[in-house]
Amino acid sequence: MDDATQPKLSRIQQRNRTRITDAALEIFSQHGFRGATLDQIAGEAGLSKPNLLYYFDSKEAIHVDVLNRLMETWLAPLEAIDPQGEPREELLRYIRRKLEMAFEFPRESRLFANEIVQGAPRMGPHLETGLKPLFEEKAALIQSWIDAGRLPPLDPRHLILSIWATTQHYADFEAQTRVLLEGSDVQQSAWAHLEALYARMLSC
Amino acid sequence: MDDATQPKLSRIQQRNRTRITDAALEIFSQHGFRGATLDQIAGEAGLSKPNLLYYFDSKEAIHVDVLNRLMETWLAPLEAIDPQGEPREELLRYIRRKLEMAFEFPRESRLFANEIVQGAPRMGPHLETGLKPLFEEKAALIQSWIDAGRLPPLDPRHLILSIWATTQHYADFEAQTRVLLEGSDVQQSAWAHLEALYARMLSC
DNA sequence: TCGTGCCTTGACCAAATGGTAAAAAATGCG
DNA sequence: CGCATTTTTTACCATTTGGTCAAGGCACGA
Repeated sequence: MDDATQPKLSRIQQRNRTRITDAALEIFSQHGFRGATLDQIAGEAGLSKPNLLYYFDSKEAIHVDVLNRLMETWLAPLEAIDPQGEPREELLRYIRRKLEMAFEFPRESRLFANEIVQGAPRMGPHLETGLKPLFEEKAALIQSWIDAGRLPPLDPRHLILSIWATTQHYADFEAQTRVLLEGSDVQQSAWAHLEALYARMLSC
Repeated sequence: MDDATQPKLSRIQQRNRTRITDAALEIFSQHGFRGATLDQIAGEAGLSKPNLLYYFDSKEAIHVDVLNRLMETWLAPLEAIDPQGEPREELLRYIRRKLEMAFEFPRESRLFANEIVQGAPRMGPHLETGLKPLFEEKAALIQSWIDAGRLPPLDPRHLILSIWATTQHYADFEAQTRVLLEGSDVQQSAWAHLEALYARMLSC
């Protein structure tokens, strides 16, 4: 997009930028933006604090970079819903993939949750430009399936929100579910539950 | 419990403690624990910072107090599920009440979410002693309804988690839903959606 | 009214924290 | 190798912030 300048990152730059964003994901997702310190991130990355600021202009720049990188992978499953596919099958696959990602990338989920819970102070615009168009596109797709009689009538937008809520909950509220569901195979039972919940919703 | 000393708060003490916890709820729910400052809370409360620390030992003490006060109101609807009632009716009433609370007390919801997302560093024990017993009690109640054939087979614990996730989502992720659902009456359409979702789940 | 004890505040402190500057050390290329 | 460029570090700074303290203000019972 604005890569017009072709930054041409050196091997060292690429390696260290990755180290920093990896460390930042770990620290930011645990403590939130204000709760995380550059020293913590530097320690996690195995670099010195001034060295971080050689690669990024500021703490906020790191945070924004991590968030942006995040959104791509985070929205990939939604993008993958195929207009040509069988509606129920597409949606159930989406739900399963979203649940898998909650267990596979809990830090990403929590970082995003942290940002949104606090009012998206550093992501507001990105929600409008990056998230909303895709959301509207897929909601319209589901609506078209309903109109064609291939799904029962329901509100596509609230359906998507419910899917997000129920799947990401296992990552975002893990501290709670770990206490409440201790001992059981959470991912397994969660999928059984969600499959039942949404399969019924999409069939009746 | 440990009120054995009967602190006997004076009128002024009662008034100012309330002011402080009200202000703290506002500030903590917006910025999280680390993101909030005593100066902000003091400003919101209309008191000086040293005066806050006359009433509470530390910033953390304020936070803990607000969280504890919170949990009572937060769990009231769950406690109100009546073992004598009609299962479907009881659960749908619970869901509706929980949704109402998400819109009525979004700050409480977000404060709790903030704490859990970051690993419940100041609430860990309370989850075990305060939350889990009630959770287990109500899960067992729902299981007994299933065993009696009054509800279709489902996992009571994941059901409760789903209800929490879908209702609290409208408070915790309000910054997101405000963008994605702008213009519509969110509470109204959310209830229509959730009623459909769970009514089907509890009937089929 | 007076004085005792509760309440409030201004001034201050030490630690933490985001960020800077300039020198030192690598790195890589001819 | 020689040298310019990139990378890293050491030392440091200004601000923020949780918390303290001693003195002053205020309420209220005797």
